[in-house]
Amino acid sequence: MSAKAAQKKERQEKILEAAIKAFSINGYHNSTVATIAREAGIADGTMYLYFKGKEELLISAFTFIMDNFLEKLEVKLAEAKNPLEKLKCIVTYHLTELSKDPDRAKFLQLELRQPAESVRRGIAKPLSLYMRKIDSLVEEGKESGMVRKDLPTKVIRRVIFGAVDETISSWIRRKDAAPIGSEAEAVFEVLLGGMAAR
Amino acid sequence: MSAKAAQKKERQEKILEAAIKAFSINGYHNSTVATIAREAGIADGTMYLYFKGKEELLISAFTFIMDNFLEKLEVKLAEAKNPLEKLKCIVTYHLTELSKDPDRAKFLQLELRQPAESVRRGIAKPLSLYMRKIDSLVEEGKESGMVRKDLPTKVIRRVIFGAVDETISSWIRRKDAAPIGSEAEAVFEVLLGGMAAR
Amino acid sequence: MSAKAAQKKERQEKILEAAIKAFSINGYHNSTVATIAREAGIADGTMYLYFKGKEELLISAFTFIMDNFLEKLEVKLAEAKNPLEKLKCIVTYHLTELSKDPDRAKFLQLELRQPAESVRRGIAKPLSLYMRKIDSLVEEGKESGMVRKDLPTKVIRRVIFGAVDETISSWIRRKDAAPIGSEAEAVFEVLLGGMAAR
Amino acid sequence: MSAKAAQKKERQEKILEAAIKAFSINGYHNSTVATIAREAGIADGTMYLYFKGKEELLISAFTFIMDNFLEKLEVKLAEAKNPLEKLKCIVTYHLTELSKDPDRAKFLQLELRQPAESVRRGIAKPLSLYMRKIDSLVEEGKESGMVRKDLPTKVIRRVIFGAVDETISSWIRRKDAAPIGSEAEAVFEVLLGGMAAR
DNA sequence: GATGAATGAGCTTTCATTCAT
DNA sequence: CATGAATGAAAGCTCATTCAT
Repeated sequence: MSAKAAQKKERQEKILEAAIKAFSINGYHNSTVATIAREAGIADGTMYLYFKGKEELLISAFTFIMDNFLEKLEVKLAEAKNPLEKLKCIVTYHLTELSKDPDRAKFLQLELRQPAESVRRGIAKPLSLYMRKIDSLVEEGKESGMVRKDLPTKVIRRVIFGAVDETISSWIRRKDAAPIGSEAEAVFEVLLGGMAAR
Repeated sequence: MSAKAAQKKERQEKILEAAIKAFSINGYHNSTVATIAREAGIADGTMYLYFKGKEELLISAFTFIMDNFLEKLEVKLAEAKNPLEKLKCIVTYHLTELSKDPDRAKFLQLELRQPAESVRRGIAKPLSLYMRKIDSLVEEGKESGMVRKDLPTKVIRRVIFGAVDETISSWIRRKDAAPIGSEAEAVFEVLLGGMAAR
Repeated sequence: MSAKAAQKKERQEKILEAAIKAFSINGYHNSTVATIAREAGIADGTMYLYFKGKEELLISAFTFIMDNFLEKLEVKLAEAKNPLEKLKCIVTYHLTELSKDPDRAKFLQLELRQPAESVRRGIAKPLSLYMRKIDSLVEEGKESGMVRKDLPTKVIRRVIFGAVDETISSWIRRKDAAPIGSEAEAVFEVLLGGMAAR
Repeated sequence: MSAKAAQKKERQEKILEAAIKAFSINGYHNSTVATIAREAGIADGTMYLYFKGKEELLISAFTFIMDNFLEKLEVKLAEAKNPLEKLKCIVTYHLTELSKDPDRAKFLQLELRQPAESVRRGIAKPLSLYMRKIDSLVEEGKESGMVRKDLPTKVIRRVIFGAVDETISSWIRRKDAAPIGSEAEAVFEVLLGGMAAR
């Protein structure tokens, strides 16, 4: 039975990967179930045995990526010693990880902004987990005296997330093959010390 | 003839406004030409006398907003005395201006990320103008000694833009009625001085 | 404008006739919108400009037939002098009229028995009108002393309607080309005098 | 072997009952093989070991009910002494029996009118047996002098069958919980003596 | 025999676009 | 110029049937 379950999981992931690829290239609305199915090597109808519909496929794909992303992030974070290092780790990891796989990056950037309310709801939780993670690290930083206490945690978090998000976005816009992990240092330096000269 | 041209322009703007409203509420793909036409008070076919198609309507709407946005931004910037003040002005203006009209904000945040290559191309120029503007202010800042020279201009720009962009995004996600212009101060403070305690 | 309205009505009837034909041959569920549209000489999508959907088409077709049926029935009934003659008129008319057009007859016999609740509701009114008509004639018959008063009106009505309905049904089952209007006499004789020998 | 055969028969009946239930509630076309299989406690594919397909299931279900119906009818008829009593027995039995089980009644009324020619053919025999039965009783009635000889047997039969059929139909339409066996008396009285006052 | 995952044909419906008026 | 009825391609989804296990 374990073999069967494994095969099922494998197929599910194949569909998810096909979906991510299709969505990242053409966007959700311009991707057809037929195309995704063909890419995944299954029949159209088979997709509906694994996902309720196209929309659930989108949400599942997003959750799939985010879960994996957050899981690996935790491993990385364990290596960092203090809150600031952990925050730097997040910046580095976010940029490095996403620049590894342009499909995945594009998918996240694009589909994160779905207007359909149902999609927003489905996507909300894993995204929120990430935000909460940053929040808690900022709080820890404040407690340990390494982060300024005169600024709202949420504002700091938005600047951090916005910075990495936009760095990825512009990378995608440029269709630059060059990885952007190397920029993590500079980005974090701005976040840390600000742009003002002293 | 001038009267005719004026009427034409007026009608064009009416269509654009209807399109922006529809796109921002339901997204590009869930908005129909028929709905937009009805909202604009014209017949379906009439739209095609003013725009090549639905996609051009999207691009035009984006350009329309951005042009207006940049135009008004220049006026504001004229009041600021030095590069840092100008950058603060941008942050403040971006947040204030967009939080005035949630529809427009949503439209910009969501539809900016269209995957269709043709849309990306059409959108690129006005967006690029904005980026260039920030870039030049950062450069000026460096020259005047107010901005750190040890960091790439592009990186600084991305952090600035990402910060305001994400602030707007999260505001939209929260569906918070409260305006966020008031957060400009804090956001800029982070950008300016960084999050690290001294 | 009248020309336009006329053309619209004409096209609507063309669609209805195509639907009746298709439904009567293959039944509602085995008929496709595409087939009906082709038969009516229009594009698939055009049907949706005239009817909300396939189901509304079914209900409209039924109502269309029944309205016409009842209208012409009234004309016929005006010629009959007393309640019994009127009832005989109904029997004769029902059999004659339906046997004129097998498509229509089959359609009525088949689709009258749709299990979908929404269809039942849509069909209910015109069917009910017919039943009520028979009821009122039976009542008149009782009042005038021509019809037995010791039997519930509804029971009599059901026997009358059932008799003609089944006569049509069996005619359809036999696929008998022979018209059955001629059987009206015998059917009514049974209804009138019963089967028992005296 | 007998045990095996018995189990097979039992399972077959279970499937038929599940089918009848599903068909009567949602109609043939809105019932899925999957639903029927689940209701019968078997796998989808198993159905195909007992029936050639969905359509054969429909025909078998109809035949199953009719066979049972006719079998029990014969028992009842044995109690009646003369042709007229036997005909009354049929009317009473038909109404009583069907009003016992609304599901079955609905199924017979609705699905009897399937347009698909193959279904019509499959259904024809058992239905015909019932018609023939009534015919022969009418003939007997004529021979024994209890039934009028001036009317075609078929016409009389159609009136009889139509009367009970419509009584059931209207009962279903009304969704009346009240059993209609009690109306048999009145219905038969109309059939026997006609509606005309003397 | 029994299973149920997989298939893929086929359906209804939507909607951007066209063009006769 | 403006209209809006007509178009028809395209898409998501269902479900009877098959067949490897």
